[in-house]
Amino acid sequence: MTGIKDVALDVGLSIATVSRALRGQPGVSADNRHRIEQAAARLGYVPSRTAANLATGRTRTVAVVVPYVSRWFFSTVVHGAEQVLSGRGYDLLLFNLAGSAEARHRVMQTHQLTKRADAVVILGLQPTPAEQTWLADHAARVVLVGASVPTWPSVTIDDEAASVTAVAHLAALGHRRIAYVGGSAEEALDFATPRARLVGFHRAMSESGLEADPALERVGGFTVAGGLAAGHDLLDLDQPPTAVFCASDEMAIGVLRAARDRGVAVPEQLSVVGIDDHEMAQFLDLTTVRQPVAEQGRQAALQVLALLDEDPPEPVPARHLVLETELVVRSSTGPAPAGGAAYGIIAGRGHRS
Amino acid sequence: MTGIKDVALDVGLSIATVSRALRGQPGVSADNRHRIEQAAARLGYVPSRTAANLATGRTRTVAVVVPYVSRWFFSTVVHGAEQVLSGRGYDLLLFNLAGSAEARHRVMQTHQLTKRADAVVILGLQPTPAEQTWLADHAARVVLVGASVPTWPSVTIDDEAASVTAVAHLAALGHRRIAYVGGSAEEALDFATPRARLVGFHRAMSESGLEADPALERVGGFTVAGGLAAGHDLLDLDQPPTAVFCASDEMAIGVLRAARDRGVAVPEQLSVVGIDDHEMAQFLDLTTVRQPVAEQGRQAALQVLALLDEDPPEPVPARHLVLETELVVRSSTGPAPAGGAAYGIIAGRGHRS
DNA sequence: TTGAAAGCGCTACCAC
DNA sequence: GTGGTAGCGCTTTCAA
Repeated sequence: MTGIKDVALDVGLSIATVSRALRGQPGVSADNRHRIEQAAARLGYVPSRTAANLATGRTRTVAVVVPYVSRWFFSTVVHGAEQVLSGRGYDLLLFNLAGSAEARHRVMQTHQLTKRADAVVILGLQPTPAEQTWLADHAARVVLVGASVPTWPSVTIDDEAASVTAVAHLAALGHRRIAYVGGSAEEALDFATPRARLVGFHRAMSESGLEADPALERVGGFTVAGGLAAGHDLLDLDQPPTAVFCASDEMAIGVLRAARDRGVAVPEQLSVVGIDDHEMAQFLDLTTVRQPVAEQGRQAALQVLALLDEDPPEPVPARHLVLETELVVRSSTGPAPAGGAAYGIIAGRGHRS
Repeated sequence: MTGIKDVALDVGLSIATVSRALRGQPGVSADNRHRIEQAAARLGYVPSRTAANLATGRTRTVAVVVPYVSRWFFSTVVHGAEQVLSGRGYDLLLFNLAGSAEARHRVMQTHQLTKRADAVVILGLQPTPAEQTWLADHAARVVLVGASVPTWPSVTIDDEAASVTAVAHLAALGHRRIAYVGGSAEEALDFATPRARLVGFHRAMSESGLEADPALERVGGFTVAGGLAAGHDLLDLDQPPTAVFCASDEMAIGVLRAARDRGVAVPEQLSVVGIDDHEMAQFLDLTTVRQPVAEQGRQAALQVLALLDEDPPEPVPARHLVLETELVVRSSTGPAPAGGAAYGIIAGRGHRS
């Protein structure tokens, strides 16, 4: 491994000068700077970040903490963040919690984060008070995505508003028995999103003059399989809903499938709305509330750069940035069937094939 | 930040002894070891990996290079790898190429990789000869996923065999005009997979005594949108195929959608097969050739540990591990329509809605 | 079993 | 403009 010393020897200058030249600092004659760059390139010299880190205290690395890397939403946010970060020479250290509380504690409350990265981006998790004070006490630079605390910058969407949009759409179509498929109560403790969406659901229902029937609320775990199970469950009710609002597209896709399984026509007999605008949504004709996903990662990365005095490529807007959502009407929603959901009685049930 | 020195001061022992004790090395009295551990815990000491790295030359970090993080396949492989790596105390540095050749060169042929990580896992990319020699010259430990070279361990599936399985299934159902939707020629240079799957397609066709009609080959870019376009194209042909084999489920999902757009019944008029068993496949009733995805990441991580003399938790099988694939028949495939694809003539075309 | 001290490969301060 | 050098926070001989 050729080091800075080799370059210095090669050009017959001091280590200090080489260091300055290679980092584009002033105080090196143009001629020498040129020779140094040549030599460095010829020798295939690349500075040891580790050593630089130890000397400067900066790692040029940002940690990203994700609940589940393999989920579309999170990997897409990571992608967005990575794009702007790598453009600025920052590397990305990925911590995948995989839903484990143990991993969460290990990652969030040790110096793994603070000693190895200049900043941390936390996706989808609501930091506990303990985590907040720990991170704050250790001078961590933190940016949140999908959650918000006063202390740190954040980028989110208005989850409550997104729910309201979705439900208002259903209400406008005449639906009155609207079911909800969301996260579980435990999840709601850790994740900001499920709770806010549930709150929004209730708010929208009452604003629309409808009653949210507790019997129509289901847990879908934000997965297709969870949505499927919830959907079956709902459709097997004696008085099934005429519409289902799902807190994510993945769950909505599961409900769509459940409807097919039960021979329930969408949207004639059942309307389904999700949130996200998942890449599959348009191919499945799913009506949804679109949120910008990669953009949330991008914006979070910009906040990080600002935090690190890196004057970001674009002006960083608000400290607590709330991105816009937008209703995308496709054909999974339609007018409420006259007389409510009749298929439970008329068409009978049973799997399709 | 409390450092090792603080701990040493606290217990009244030397830095050297503390270092030994904390790393579980022999040569420390049980009593002192205990006191040191207590003190470290009380002071909230966590060693600086950077400093350790500089001193030992090991980073306890592995780099993972991904063509596109946000693609289901890759993020799932990353997830699998992360699980075993984090279990062994390794951190994961993520390099997302996002399809950029410039990024690829920057990542693969600088010391980013070799100086910052003990090993590199490269997903889905066929290393060029230049990259191979560069990495080899710089003593990089490399493990490949979805590609293979003699020099390094790898974990793959038999892509050719997967194609053969899919096509044989279609042929057995009586299909003769079988279309192929895969990657582009340029992609094939960089990615091992598209090429192998195309080769397998051709092999299977001839083995089944069928002729691969070049007019029935399309580029789908491994995305749903690409598959959709290819599907429209194929179905608009004067002599459309009765079956489409797609090199990935995402493209197959696009073709499924194209069929719906054109009012073509699946599987009655058109059979569709993919490869992957994407999480959405079962919900869309897609027949596919399943490959273990997270498992490829897990196995790659085990190879990494073996490379780093970490005696892995499980025995590492072959150096060039080839994981099994399996045909999963669902209802997107069925017997070839008698008399070939007639819908172009009888049913007319036009979008559905 | 313990401690002193020499690095690891840089950066940054201070002289020149 | 340039060079000498003291750290950065550890690990690892080598002696005691």
